[in-house]
Amino acid sequence: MSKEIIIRNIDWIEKIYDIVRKIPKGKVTSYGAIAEAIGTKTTARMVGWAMNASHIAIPKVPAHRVVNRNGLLTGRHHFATPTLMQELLEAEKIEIIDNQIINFEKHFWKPQ
DNA sequence: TCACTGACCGTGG
DNA sequence: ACCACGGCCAGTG
Repeated sequence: MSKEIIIRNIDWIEKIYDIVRKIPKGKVTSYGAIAEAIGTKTTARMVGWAMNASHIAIPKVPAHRVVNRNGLLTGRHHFATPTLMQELLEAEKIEIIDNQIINFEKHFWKPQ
């Protein structure tokens, strides 16, 4: 029985982290896109939940590059500071006004 | 142990 | 055009 692998629940979570880590600098994606990339088995809500636990993930995942469908920084309150998410995105040349990414479609990156 | 919630999204009325 | 609801999995009270 070497390794029957007790792991099974974190399987899709790891996939989410892996995808998020692949997001190129200066690009962003949405929860729904990630969920779709994994397969419809996991819904976007689970992606958000996984992100919440992303602070314990190693290496750390760039959760600031993940926004909702509207390009709105809905998860900003879960960062160290409410403005940290915007700061990080602006550092990557992404313009944000009122927690809304400008030209969101242009910066959107679809998970492969 | 049961029930609700969560960084969402799509559809229906 | 706006409001309400269901769905998926795990964690928490």
